Amino acid sequence: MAARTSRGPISLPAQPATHNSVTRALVALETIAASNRALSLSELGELLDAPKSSLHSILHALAARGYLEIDAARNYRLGVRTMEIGSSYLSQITPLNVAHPELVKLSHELHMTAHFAVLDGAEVLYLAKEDAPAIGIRLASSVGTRLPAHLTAVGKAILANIAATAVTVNLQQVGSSGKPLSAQAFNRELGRIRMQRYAVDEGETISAVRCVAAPMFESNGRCCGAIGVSYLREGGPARKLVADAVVRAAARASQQLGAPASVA
Amino acid sequence: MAARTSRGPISLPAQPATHNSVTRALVALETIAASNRALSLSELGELLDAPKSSLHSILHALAARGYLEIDAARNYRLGVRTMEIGSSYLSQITPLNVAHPELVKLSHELHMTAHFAVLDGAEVLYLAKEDAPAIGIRLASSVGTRLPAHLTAVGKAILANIAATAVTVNLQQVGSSGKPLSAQAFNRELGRIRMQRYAVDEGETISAVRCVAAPMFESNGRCCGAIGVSYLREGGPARKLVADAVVRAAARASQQLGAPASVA
DNA sequence: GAACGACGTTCGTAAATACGAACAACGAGG
DNA sequence: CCTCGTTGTTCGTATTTACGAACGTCGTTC
Repeated sequence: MAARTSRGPISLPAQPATHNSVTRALVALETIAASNRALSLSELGELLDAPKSSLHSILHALAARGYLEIDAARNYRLGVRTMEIGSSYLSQITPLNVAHPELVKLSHELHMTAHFAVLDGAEVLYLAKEDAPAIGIRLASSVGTRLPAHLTAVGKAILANIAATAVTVNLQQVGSSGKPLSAQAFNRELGRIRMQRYAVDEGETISAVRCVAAPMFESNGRCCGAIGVSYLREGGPARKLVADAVVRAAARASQQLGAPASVA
Repeated sequence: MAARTSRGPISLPAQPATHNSVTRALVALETIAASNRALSLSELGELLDAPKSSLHSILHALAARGYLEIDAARNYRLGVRTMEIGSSYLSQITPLNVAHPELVKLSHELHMTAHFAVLDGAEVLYLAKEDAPAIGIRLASSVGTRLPAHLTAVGKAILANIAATAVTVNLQQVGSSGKPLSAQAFNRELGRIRMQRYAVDEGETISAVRCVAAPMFESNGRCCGAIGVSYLREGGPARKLVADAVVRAAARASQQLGAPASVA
């Protein structure tokens, strides 16, 4: 048989190599964002595997618009424009803005930290955080944090309420509980979550911390995110009490989005 | 309220037409951010004065990396990646992260809204806002808002402590007070601010609201932003009392940045 | 103080993009 | 049902960008 005996190592996933310059500019932004420090032209050239001369003009185009800042040592860091665009994104996400007052209420009533998160791929992305009042030290904002969806209460609340085919989660990835879940068991849990209208994370991401979350729906009936609260399991109130408050908050937010009563 | 609210195309500042594609991609992001709604390819073509065919590939490059999302009707809105990059920016700004605990303290002690802002061009850009606890309704975050520097307390606190040649403010632009300032009078005010170490805005941006702000300095002695508080003038505490608290907070933050005692 | 090394910048040409026009896919209206 | 108007997509060529190498600059070392 003359057929090919080996597949070439070709398949660079989804990189159509089209529009090099724009993609490179974006990857440069992401690289600098991930590095947590200012990077030099040479460093970026290595990290992006691009010639310095090409990057030179791209980076200056980014800097000219305020997406990068160049310090005295010719190092590149993120510019204020990135923050302005990101801020615009947050202001344009309707579910987030509807959820936010509910987060404030929850954090006051329950004395807990409240979150709003959406699904992005197989991960949840936290878009808002409201700390409990007067709890003392407030950590740096977790807005922008990503976590595997199936390891968090907000993630499971969302996964349970979207089409099963929409996302494939990697069940091998385990939290602090240490045991990988079978697909069967996980689907059973999603079914339970769908019925009781809330999800619980018993320290799968951070042990000793319990998270309780409920899904939010928009006018077309689709799940558009989840509201959740986090608190120390030990000495906290009864789980059902917390869940009721969270479910009510999510339902109020969903109603404001025009969700049909059948889902919210 | 975030970012610019103005409609229409973003003005290109006499750019040397270099690197069209990257610049166009960025302007497209800014245009969508400013529009507060999803835009079609044709709309963007008009707003950017670019042919649809050129934009087509650029927008898809942006979408492929998550900077744009394309809905079912082929309209473009900002994608989650913009928010992640902007979030990274905030986490990388050292003065902001040092100032934030001070904002929390101020908002608790004074029962006022506390801000941190930096200078960008002739405008101040608000990077953090901490509301007074239990004041009831909390407005949408003002993070990302811009205001003319010379019309705000935080702006004047910064302007008074940087090289006079660094920025040229447009004194013709007046606040609610209604009277344009002479350059001489404004410079006198900056001198006074520099001496007393704090600036006051008596309702120049929003009447009935008083803002008091103090500059922050970093290790090289340069002013890197300002901390300010806002409150209703009527019934509020004495101005000097508030100013002392704000100045102390800014001084603590500056010390943490390693600022020399001579400035902080 | 001179030489070296590292980095950023400039420049000419190969290669990829941008543009306009033609094509395709809808929806609206007649 | 057909037509028209609009919008998104594709395609071939002119124009722009990208690349590698040479150059200028700065900091360090010997």
